[in-house]
Order: sequence, then C-alpha cells, then structure tokens
Amino acid sequence: MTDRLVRQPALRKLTNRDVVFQLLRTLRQTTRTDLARRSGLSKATMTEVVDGLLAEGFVREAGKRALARGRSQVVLEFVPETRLVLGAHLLDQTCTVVLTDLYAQPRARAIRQLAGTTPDDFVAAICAAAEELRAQAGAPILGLGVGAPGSVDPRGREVTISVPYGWKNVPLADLLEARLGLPVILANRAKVAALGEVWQGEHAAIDPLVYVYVGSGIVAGIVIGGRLYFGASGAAGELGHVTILPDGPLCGCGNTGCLHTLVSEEALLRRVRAKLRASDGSSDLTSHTAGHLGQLTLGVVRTAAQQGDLLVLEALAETGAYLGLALANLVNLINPRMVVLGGPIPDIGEAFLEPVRREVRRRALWDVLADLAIVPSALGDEAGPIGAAALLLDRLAAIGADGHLPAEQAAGREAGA
Amino acid sequence: MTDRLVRQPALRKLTNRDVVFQLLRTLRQTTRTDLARRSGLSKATMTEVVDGLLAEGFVREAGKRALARGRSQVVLEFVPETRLVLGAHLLDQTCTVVLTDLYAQPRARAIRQLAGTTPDDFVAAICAAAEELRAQAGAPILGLGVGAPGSVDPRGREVTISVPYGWKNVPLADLLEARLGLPVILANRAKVAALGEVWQGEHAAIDPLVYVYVGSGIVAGIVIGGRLYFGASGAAGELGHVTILPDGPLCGCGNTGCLHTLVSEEALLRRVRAKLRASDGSSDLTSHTAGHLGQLTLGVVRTAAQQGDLLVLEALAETGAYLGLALANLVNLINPRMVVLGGPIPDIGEAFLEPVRREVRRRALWDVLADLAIVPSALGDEAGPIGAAALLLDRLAAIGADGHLPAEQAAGREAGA
DNA sequence: GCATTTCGCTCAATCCCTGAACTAATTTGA
DNA sequence: TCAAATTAGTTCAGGGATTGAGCGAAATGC
Repeated sequence: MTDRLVRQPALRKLTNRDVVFQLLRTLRQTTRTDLARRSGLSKATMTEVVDGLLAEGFVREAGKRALARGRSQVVLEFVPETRLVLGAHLLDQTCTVVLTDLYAQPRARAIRQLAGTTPDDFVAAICAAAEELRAQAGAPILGLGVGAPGSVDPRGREVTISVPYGWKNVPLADLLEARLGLPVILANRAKVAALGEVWQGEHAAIDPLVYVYVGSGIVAGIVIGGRLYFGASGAAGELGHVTILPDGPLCGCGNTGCLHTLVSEEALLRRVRAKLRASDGSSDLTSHTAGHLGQLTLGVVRTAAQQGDLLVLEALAETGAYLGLALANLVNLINPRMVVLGGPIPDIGEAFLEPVRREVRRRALWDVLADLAIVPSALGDEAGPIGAAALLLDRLAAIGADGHLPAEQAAGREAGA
Repeated sequence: MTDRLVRQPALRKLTNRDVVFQLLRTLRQTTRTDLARRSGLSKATMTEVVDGLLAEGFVREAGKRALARGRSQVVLEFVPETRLVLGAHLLDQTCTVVLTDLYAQPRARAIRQLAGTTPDDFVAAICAAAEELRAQAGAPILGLGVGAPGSVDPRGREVTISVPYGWKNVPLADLLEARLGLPVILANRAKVAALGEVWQGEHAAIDPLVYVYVGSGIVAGIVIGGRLYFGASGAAGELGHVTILPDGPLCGCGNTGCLHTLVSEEALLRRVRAKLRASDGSSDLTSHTAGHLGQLTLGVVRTAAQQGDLLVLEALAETGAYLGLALANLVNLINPRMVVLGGPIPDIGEAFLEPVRREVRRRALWDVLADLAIVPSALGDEAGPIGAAALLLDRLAAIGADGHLPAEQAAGREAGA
C-alpha cells in the first residue's frame, strides 16, 4: 500500500505566492494584470501577492509601458540577484565554482587546483572556492549544486563510484553540508551540464534536450520537462557503453564494441596515429610530432583540422560517424528537440560535427529528424558549473521569505526520478 | 517571451478535492485521519471534503478497522465504478473495445471485425462496439482512449501516418468525437499498451517502465512518472529502427541494419526457414511443413519450441540475442526499473525471453542491471485496450461532480510531452 | 474637454481552512 | 468494573485568503 505512494505525483498544493513567483521567474518581465490573467487570480489578489514579493525584494517596478489605449502598465521585473546559489564542477585537477543568480546566470567564479584525488582534496578545493565567493556575495546563498565525477545515487547524496578518481560510496553531499552549512545536491558532472544548457545561453528552454559530453568518456544528460532525468538508479544516459559494433573491441566495462572504445579522446588519437603510421608522410602532422606519435595531443589534432589536414579530417569523420550512429539510436528512442554536443572533441568544430549530423540524418527516422537540431554547446566549459547551480535551483519550487529553502527541500529528499 | 511558457510546468492550483481524490484513487482504501496526515490538511477540512466525495458517490464507507488502541477507524473505499471510460485497440482486422472503471480495470468488452482498412471502417467498428458497451454501462462514461495503428501527433488528435493501413493525416479523434459525443484521445497502439501494464496487473505502479511490443513491428512505450513519454514529436520509442548492425540488411525506413530487419515475425520465420533448408532433416518441423516452407507460421514455431525442437530454439536464441542487444542499449540510456515484453514473439515464452535476458546481462552496465527486471507482459492482448483507457484516465487530474471532464481537459489540449 | 479604455488599488463580503474543544469508541490496567 | 489513555472523527467560531464591484489614475482620440 505504501509503495503505491512512490508513483504518486507531487500533490503539494502550490500557494499563490509560489505560482506568481514561478510566473515571474519564467516571464522575467510582466505586469500585474498579465500575471492575474495567466494565473487565473483576480487583480485584487495580484496586488496583494505582488506587494509581498516587492517587500521581500524578489520583484521590482521597472518603469512604465505605454499601450495603444488606456493607462500604461507598471512593468514588474523579477530580481534574480536577491538570492544566489553556488555551482561546483570538477574537470581533471581543476575545480570551478560559480556564484549564480536565480536565473543560473554566473555572477562570479573561483577556481582551485586539487592537491590530490581524494574526496578530501575535492571537498577542500570546493570549500575554499565557495568561501571566497561567499565573502563577496551580496545576497543570501541558498545552497550548492555539485557536478561530481562518477556515478551518483538517485537521491543526489553520494558518489557511488568514480573510476577516474578511484572513489566508492563517498557521501559527498553530507561532507560538504557539514563544512559549508548549506544544502548540497549532487549529480554526475556531464549530466548536470545538460541543465546548464537548458537554463542559460542560446539553447535555453528547449525541451526535451539531450546534452552529450564527448571527452575521455561519453555521457548524456537528458532533460525532460525542464528537469534532469535520472532513471531508476540514477544511471540514465550512459551513452558511452551503448553497443555499436556487436563484435567490436573489448571495453573496460566488460562489453564489446561500446561507443567508448570507438569515440573518445583516446580513440580519436589512436585513430590519427594509425593513419599517420600507414600514411606516406604527406600530412603536416608527421613533422609536428617529429616522429614521436606518443606525444600527439588533442590540441595538435584540432590545429591540424583547422588547417584542413586531410588525414585528420578523415579520422574525425570516422569518429563522428560512430557517434552519429549512437545518436541516431538515441534520438529514435528519446525523440529530443535538440542534441547539444559538448566537451573537447565537439570543440574541434564542424570537422567533427558535420560527420555526426550526416550519420544521424542517414539513420534516424524522418519523424524524429523533423524536430531535431544537433548543435555545439553554447556555454562550453561553463555548462558544468552553471548546470550544477541549476540543479539546486531546479529544486526550488518556492523560496522562503527568510531567504532559505523550506526545510523539506533543503534536506534534498526528493532527488529521485 | 511567450515561448518560455512552453516549458512552464502546469501551474494549475489543485483544489483540496483534487488532492483527496487522487490520494483515494491511489491508496484505494484509507481513513479520514490518514488522508489528513498525507495531504497536510486538517481533520476538519478532511471531514468536509470527504463528505462531498461521499455525496458524489466517489467514495463509500466500508466498515470499521480496529486499532491496537483507541477508537476504530471508519474505512473509506474509493468507488472506481462511479465513472467509466472506454479503451479501443486495433490489431490486424480486429477492433477490441473495453469498458473500464477508474482503476482501468476492464468491466466489459466488445469486439468487431473491420470491414476494410479505411479510417471509416475503423471508426464504424469502434462506434459499434462503443455503443454496445454504452448501452450496458451503469455509470457515466468520461471518454474514449484509442490505441491507433501508426504514428500519432503529439497532441493525440491525428494519425499522421499508418504504414499497414496506408493512412495519412487522419483526424481520428475529431471523427470519433463527432460520432460518439465523447472526448477522445489517441496514441500509438504499442505505446499505449505500456500504460496498461502500469495501471493494471502485477507490474502496476512500477516506474520508470518500458513496454516493448515485438510482433510484425517493434515499438517501445516509455512510462516516466506514471505518464507516457512522447518526446518532441510523439515519436519516442521507435526501437524497431535502432541500428544494430551498421552494415546489415536494408530496412524499409532507408537505414541499414535496423533491429526491425533482424527481429520481427517475418525475420524469425525467415531465420527458421533458412535453418531448415540448411538442416539434415532431423527437425520435426520438416514433416510439419511437409516441405512447404512458405506455410510456416508463428504458431508452428511456438509449438516446436515447446517441444524442444533444437533448430527452432536456436533461431529463437539468435533472434532474442539481437533484441537483447537493442534492449541493453535502451536500458543504458533510459535506466528503467522494468522492461515488459509483449506481442506474439515474447508469447512463445522462456525460449525467447531467456536469450534476451542473457544478452542484456552481458552488455548492459552493472549500475543499470541492478534495478532492472525483464519480464513477459502480465496482460497479454488486454494491455492494448486497457492502456487506451488508461491514456484517457491519465488526463483526469479531476473529475467534475457532474460526471464530466472539466472543459479544458475534455478538449484534450495538453497531449504533448 | 470629454468619452473611452486600461491599469492598478480599495474595501466589504464571502469563502475556505484551521485550531481547539468536543464526542465517540476502543483498550489498558488498577 | 471503572477511570485513564488513546485514537477517530465532528463541530464551530475565528481568521486569513480571495473576490467582485467600484473607483481613481493615466493614457488616447475626437
């Protein structure tokens, strides 16, 4: 009987203040009469509710707007900087923390190098950066969202496993909450970047949207109904371990022919090296690397691509085609309105993106392609930390007048699907 | 500015009656005090709200329940049969319509053979069956959900294209509404079956859940948060056209190596035939079909599998392995709690299901497998019509006291993602 | 200047919801 | 056996939220 409740959609009754708050945040600018129309509340009630929000500082009156006829409107403007949130993101040895407003727009950032790869090093770096930002924050900070390296439990409290850092069951949220005294929510760093794209930049508000990070790993963040989709155990979006060639090379996960073995920084460099070895030396890259193929980096590949090196373009096209195949399968299943590609490999540019698009167009269904755009990330490296902040903002159905999350939300209890 | 609103989650304020109604429907049996606890309303309010629902006939008092201490509770029971809905489903030339209660439990069914394959034949068959059921319904009927053959627009009004029936842009919902005078909502017949499994039978309330129909086509219905997931253009779940062998056989969709070319009634029969031709004649099937391989049917294959025919088991294992590969990719992306397999091929039984499971276990990530069950349909052919009824019930946030859908819902305006 | 239109405020009336007190029904244990 | 304790559900007055109607303000157009 109780387990039926799990399926129960949130039945919390929204207050009028909640409704108006949300409308103001999404509309950014409106008038009292417009809010009354949209919410179905009377103008009388709207006057009262807006008065409350004005007093709390969430809204301000921003001049007047003349109409064709009649008295001009008083423009109401949401004030996103009345409350702030922190978003943290880890990439290699660099920890980036941003301070954003309620639109998830970054207002300040702090960067720390990790001293090592233990959870304590991570916590120390985040806390140092967070305290630096806190000192310069001009408004209450509501909490911290974290884009964590590795798998995160569906409730957003623990890193269950992190391969690159060798972590297992690290209760990162609790550790950070204890140190910072702020509510903390975790999600995978690549998945969180999807939220960044949806909250900020030119792709904002597109839904459903899939963000795919292509770097040393490949992970998809799926946004449905404005929220990150986690699945049953928080593992949704593991695109890197989708099978592309049933009898392909063995992957670290135990499967054979995973996308990961065919498309990743390492796979791309391996492919370029193989082509160089087999080539007649006409590629400029031969001189670049001076015969030391082991020293070939992604930066070199990128430069070569920009200079139109045919050998590199060929390697990128092959790599892109494999990703395109995986994406064709993904879009046939999920039918998103947009796929955003982020990470170091898509950053190389159209030389990689166009082969991806070509393969998707070749393989995906017409129905699905009709509503689909495949585009590079609009935020680049910022997508991660901004998305982390958005992860926390996403939980805010309401913000208490005292500047804090209502207790039940602060406890981060509803992190599931 | 207006397009921002698209992302806007439903901000409709639920009334107390709505909240209590939903609680009662999901809990099925409770008490006033329990409802007050769960909803956060006072006992006083609960007395009043329940009185209203009692008067409208949605609830009844069903005896008392003694507690360890204190006054015994009055058991409140949701009365699912106060309002009814219709669910229609088309399979080959047979149109099945069920009359269900508010739990989507079938109370009566009517079956009609289609006279032809035009939309008018379909409309005529549904209407005849619906009128038959309407005559025997003891309560108001709220509407009709339809599991339509082919693709349906995301708003649930039109069949955009149906390959087997040769339809294109048929406004089926409008046609049926005009004939029946009831609200009508459409969705793809295979996807709708997913809702059937979630609303009824032993897999009820499992979330997220993916239902996969494997017959002449392969389509997945994805249920997230208790609702069918449609995607940007209503095409989510096109599992049949996922690429399994990049250089495999050409598919009708234009792509090569689609799952559809490897796993379907036709593909299975083709595989059995090929094996028979290459075999030494030791299979019993050789005599069964008396050399006429063209007459091999799925029924024959099923019987042979039950009798342990090695040749057939091998063909089923190969077919199952291909499906398992596709499902491994699906579960890595969507991470559902359960995959339900329905349709004529899974009906053959464990000889097909076990190879599917084996391949999924071999290829999917550990994280994802931990929370996953792959099971046969609990409802069989009933999943379709029941799911069609559930599609309509899903839209009922509230049911008016007059026994009708509130106008805005009846218009079926919110059919999108 | 005056009719018209639209915005946003005011205010009395009303409706919804709650807290507290109450009745009811039951167990426990002196 | 009866009082105390416990829990369910009702009653009712008080209070806060919401509304409709009306009003003044601010603009346009003739």
